[in-house]
Amino acid sequence: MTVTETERWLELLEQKGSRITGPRKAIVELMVDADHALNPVDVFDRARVKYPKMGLVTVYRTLEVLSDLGLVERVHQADDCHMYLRAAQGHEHLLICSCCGKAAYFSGDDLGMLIQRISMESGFSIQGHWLQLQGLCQSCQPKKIQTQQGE
Amino acid sequence: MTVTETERWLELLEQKGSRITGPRKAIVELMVDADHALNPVDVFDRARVKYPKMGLVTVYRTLEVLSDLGLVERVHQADDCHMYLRAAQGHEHLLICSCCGKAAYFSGDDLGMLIQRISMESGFSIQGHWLQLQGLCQSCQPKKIQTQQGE
DNA sequence: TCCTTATTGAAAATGTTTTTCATTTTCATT
DNA sequence: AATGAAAATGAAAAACATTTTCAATAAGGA
Repeated sequence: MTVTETERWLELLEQKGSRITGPRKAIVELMVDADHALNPVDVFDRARVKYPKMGLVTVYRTLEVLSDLGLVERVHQADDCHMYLRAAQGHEHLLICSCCGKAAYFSGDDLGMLIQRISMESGFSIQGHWLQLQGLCQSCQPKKIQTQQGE
Repeated sequence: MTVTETERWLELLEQKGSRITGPRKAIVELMVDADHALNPVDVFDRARVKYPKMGLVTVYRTLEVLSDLGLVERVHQADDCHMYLRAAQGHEHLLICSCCGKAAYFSGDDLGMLIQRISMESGFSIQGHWLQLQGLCQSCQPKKIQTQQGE
């Protein structure tokens, strides 16, 4: 599953006319598998394990290429908007742990009625929406209860 | 209405032990009235009209103070997360024009069932959610139709 | 294998935000 | 109104993140 997804990403890169290189392979492999949002330096550190010569500039460039292809997207959190994750597929929304950044997509929201109402009331033509749930993942719940009950 | 809201913000500043100064008054007046999300330089430019000696550093510092008081908050857009707007009151969500940044709050979403379901399925304890509608405001709709039908 | 060209990494440049610090301003106390 | 302690300010410097430049390298079709 993971291997074929990696291959799918690399094929898309190729179809677009880009070359498949060592640095790109390393970054794609890692982003396909990542279950946490990662910032460019995180990606850099992980990619260097696979490809030690990796430069940070290449991380920025590759994330941009993958983002243009719709394979990764930027993750927004209240305090940090510099993280990347594989892109949502279809109509997925993000559930993200505010403690460790662990992320998962979900679907099944139904905002149609709301959007129609707001559209009427505001006069905006609504192009898209953004829904994201913040919480604590199972492994972060105990930590937070111990340290700062409430927050 | 606007005058009293400005006063309310200044009183909150005072209660917190901060001083009311010329630069802060200028920034508060402008943020209370703003119906577009503004980045620090936008705020700087507008504030200098009222208070010409204003420094950009003071804009950063004042936005932080107002943000700590919950009076303004950072606005996130796909490409730009450096804008500020008066904070949502109660359970409001943002509707924002992707062309000009015109912003309005709305309420009346009902995500209770969805959140409960995702909470069960994922094991996350959900602390909050983030809903935002993107669209074109009435004055930007004609522009976009002329220039780039679709986008 | 060769050759063209995209890609790379290092360094420099750019742009944004934060820190430092001497000066100025606020405002409670005279 | 004058004073003085402390907070706030603006300019400059520093720190930080991201982008650009450019010579060297590597990919992949011929």
